[in-house]
Amino acid sequence: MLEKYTIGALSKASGVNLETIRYYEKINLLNNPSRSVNGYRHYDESAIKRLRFVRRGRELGFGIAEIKTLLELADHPEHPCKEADQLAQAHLTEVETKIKDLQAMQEVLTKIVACQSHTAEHCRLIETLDQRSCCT
Amino acid sequence: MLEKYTIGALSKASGVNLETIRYYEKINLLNNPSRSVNGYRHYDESAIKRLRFVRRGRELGFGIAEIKTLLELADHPEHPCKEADQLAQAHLTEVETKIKDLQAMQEVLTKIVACQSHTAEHCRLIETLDQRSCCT
DNA sequence: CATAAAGTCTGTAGCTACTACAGGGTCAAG
DNA sequence: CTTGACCCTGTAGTAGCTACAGACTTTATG
Repeated sequence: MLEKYTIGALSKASGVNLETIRYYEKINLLNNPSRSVNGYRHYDESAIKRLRFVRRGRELGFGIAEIKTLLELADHPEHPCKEADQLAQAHLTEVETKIKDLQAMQEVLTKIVACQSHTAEHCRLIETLDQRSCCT
Repeated sequence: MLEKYTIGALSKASGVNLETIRYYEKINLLNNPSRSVNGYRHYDESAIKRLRFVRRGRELGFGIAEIKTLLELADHPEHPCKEADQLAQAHLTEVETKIKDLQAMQEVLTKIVACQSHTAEHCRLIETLDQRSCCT
C-alpha cells in the first residue's frame, strides 16, 4: 500500500490531533509506523481508518483500554462479539448513571440561579453550599 | 475555639477523604491548621463547615478554582453575589451541555447493544465504529 | 542561492482532582 | 513493652491528552 501520509496529513485526514497520534503510538494503541530516511513517520489509508475508529470510540465515551479491545475484535471478524456486547452494555449503564447524576446537579443548579439578592449573604448558591444537607 | 479534631476525625466528620484534606491544604484551598508538638494537625468546627462546603460544591460539579471563589464570597457576605450567580449560570450551562452529549451517546449505545450476531464481523458496535460517519 | 517558514523529531512537563504508597514517627491499650 | 492505630512527609500514579523546548529537515519565497 502507498504510504503517502505524513503525520500532519494523517492528523487532518483523521481528525485526530497530531500530538495525540504520537501519544497513541507511545501507548501502543497504534502500531509503529514506517519511517523515511529522515525519521519522519509515514502512514497509509489503513491508519486513517484505524484512527477514525478510535476517534469515534472516544466520542462515544469509551476508554483507551476498551478501544484497544474493540480494535482487536475489529481485526478479527471471526471472533465472537460477546465481549463487545458486554463493553457496550456496561458503557451504556455508565452513561445512564452519569446522565442521572448530571440531571440531579441540573435540578439543584436551576433552583439556584437567578439569585435575587445583591450580596453574597443571601445568595442561593452560597446558602446551598453552606447548608447542612446537600442536593435536597 | 476548641481545636478538638485530628485529621482523621475531621475526615469522618466532613466526609472528605483524609488524603484529600492534606491535598486541599497543599493547594491552599484550606488554611494551614495549627499543629500540636508532635506535628499533628488540629482543627475546629469551622474546618468541618468549610470542608463540607467544598464537598457539596464538588458534588455539584464545581471545579476547585470555582470553589475557591465561592469560599471567598462565603467569607464576605457583604460582597455582591454577581460572581456567584455567573458561576452558577455558567456551570448550569456546562452541565446541560454534558447531559445532551451523554444523551446522544446513550441513543447510539442503545441502538448498538443486544448484538444479534455471533461474531465480531456483524457486531453493531464494531460496525458503528468502522463506519464513515459517527453518531448519526 | 540564501533564508525563512512550516513541518517533523524526541523527550519532558503540565493539566484535573485526587489516590496510593513508602518509610518513618507517635500514641493509647492491654 | 509491645501491638496496632493513627499521624507525618514526599513522591508517584491515575486518564488522556496538550504544550512546550530544542533540534532537525523540507519547502516556499525573494
